Formats: sequence, structure tokens, C-alpha cells
Amino acid sequence: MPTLTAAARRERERDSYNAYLAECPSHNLLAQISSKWVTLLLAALSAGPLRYSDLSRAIPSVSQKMLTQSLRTMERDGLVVRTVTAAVPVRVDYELTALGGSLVGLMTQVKDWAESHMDNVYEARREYDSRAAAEPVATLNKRG
Amino acid sequence: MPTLTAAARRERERDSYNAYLAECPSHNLLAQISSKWVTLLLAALSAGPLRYSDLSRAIPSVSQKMLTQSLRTMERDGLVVRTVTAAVPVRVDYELTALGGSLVGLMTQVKDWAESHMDNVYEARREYDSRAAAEPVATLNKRG
DNA sequence: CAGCATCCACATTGATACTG
DNA sequence: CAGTATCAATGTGGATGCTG
Repeated sequence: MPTLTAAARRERERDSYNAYLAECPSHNLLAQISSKWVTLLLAALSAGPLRYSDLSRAIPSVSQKMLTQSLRTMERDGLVVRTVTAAVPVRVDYELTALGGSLVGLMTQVKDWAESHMDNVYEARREYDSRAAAEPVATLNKRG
Repeated sequence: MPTLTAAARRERERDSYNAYLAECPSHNLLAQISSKWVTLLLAALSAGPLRYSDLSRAIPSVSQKMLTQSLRTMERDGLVVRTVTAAVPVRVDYELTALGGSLVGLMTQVKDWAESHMDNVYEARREYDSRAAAEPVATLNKRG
């Protein structure tokens, strides 16, 4: 019976590891800010509050669905505040919280790192790709 | 004919914006490190070189597919080096490069931020959720 | 204006089976 | 041991149409 047990044990290991991952704060944060739209929204709002339509115009590539959805999660996570002004056409403003502001600060760090190291990455890619193209025979891969 | 033109213009705006985004270094990097597996692999390798099977055991939740795939991209981007030792059962080691090491450093920054601010996020969520639960009538949402 | 609901296309990932 | 190849499930995001 050990055959089955081994598989079962692996599965349990995975589950617990996944559970652990789900709780990891830094991992959560990373997932959070790494969303394309969250990043862009934080950047757009860093200059000051904006209306829904302003954001829509500031980031032309976002669909209302993702715009709304992203703003909701950000609001829920305390990164932005949503202010509704009851008028004839309703007016909704979004503004960074202090927490959101500090996240922008972190993203700036990331940005700086990226800009100072991206050359290395690009060159590494070029090298890797040229090596791959010049590959002797190898195990008969795609390009065969 | 302006009706069509407006839509077309929006589309073009999006395309160019998307093209811009695709080139943005910090955005690329963010996408890179925010991959679940890349993060975990960097962390696992930060202590020193490991073999393929070691990594597999260190991160029980990863499938060979994603393990290999992630390692390949990381290798291509110059974050790790792959060393094959021709023996009877082949031996392959993975090791962080200097570039990979500095990325680990960045991730540490992110981790620190996350750990020091995650409480705020969690509390914001609790508040938001309780407010949502106490919602007066609203526009007849899910929980209706 | 600001948003929600629905349907759908596509990319990402996981499970499985096989190989040098 | 260290992968490759393939298929199926899943989720994420986009387009569209409608509302207060």
C-alpha cells in the first residue's frame, strides 16, 4: 500500500504549503500590487484625487469592469477612499489613503530597481536567445 | 460618421497605451517577480544553490511544468545559472546570479513593507466588509 | 456619470504520461 | 534525475447592453 500513501502524502504536503502561501503577507501584497491595473491606478492617483471618468481617461486601456473591480479591491484594502457626491449626474472621487500613499512609495522603489537593472535583464535575454539559436543538436526541440 | 471615428480613436489610444505598458521596465519587472513561483524560487535559492529535485521538494506545491518553466525564464533573464553535470543520473544545479541576488534584496524590501502594513490592510478589509453587511438597502446586491 | 450583469475568448496552470 | 508533451480545468479580462 505504500504506493498510494506516497501520493497522498505529497498531496497533503501541497495543500498545507498552499495554505501557508495563502496567508503569507508579503505574497499577498505582491499579488495585490502586481495587478496591472492596481499599479496604474496607484500611479494615476499619486498626483491627487480623480473622478471615475478621469481615471478612465487617464488609463485608456482599462475596461469599466476592471476599473471598477480594481477600485473596489483597493477601497476594501484601505488603499483609496471613495467619495460620492450626490448631484444630478452623480460624482465619485477616488483618493489615495496614507496607506495607499506608502504603497506608491514602495512601488517607486521597485521602479528604481527595475530601471537600474533592466539593461542587465535585456542583455541576458539576448545572450540566452542567441545561445539557443546556435544550439548544436540537443534533444530535437521545437525549432527542429 | 463621427460615431465610428470615436470608437476607432479610443481603440487606437488603447493600443498605443498598451504598447507603452509592454515596454515599461518597472511594469515588466513587477510582472516578473510577482509570479508566485518566481518569488518562491528566489527565496529558496537565496540560501545557496539547489538541484532540480531539491527545489521540487522545497516547494511541494509546484508542478514540474511550472518549476521548469519558471527556472527557464529566470535563467533567460539572468537571475539564475543552470549547471549540468553529466553523470549517470544527470545532475542539474541552479544558483542565483548577482542580479538574482539583488532581486532577492528588493523582495526583502517588499516583504518588510508587507509585514509592517498588512495589519492596516486586514483591518481595512474587516471594516469594509462589516459596512457592506450593514448596508441599508442599496441597489439590491448579491446578498439580497 | 458611474456602475452592474452577462457572455465569451483566451491565457495560465495543473494533472498525466512518457523519455534520455 | 531532470525534464518534455499533451490535454483538461480554471480564471482573468474584454465586449456589450442596461440602470439610477
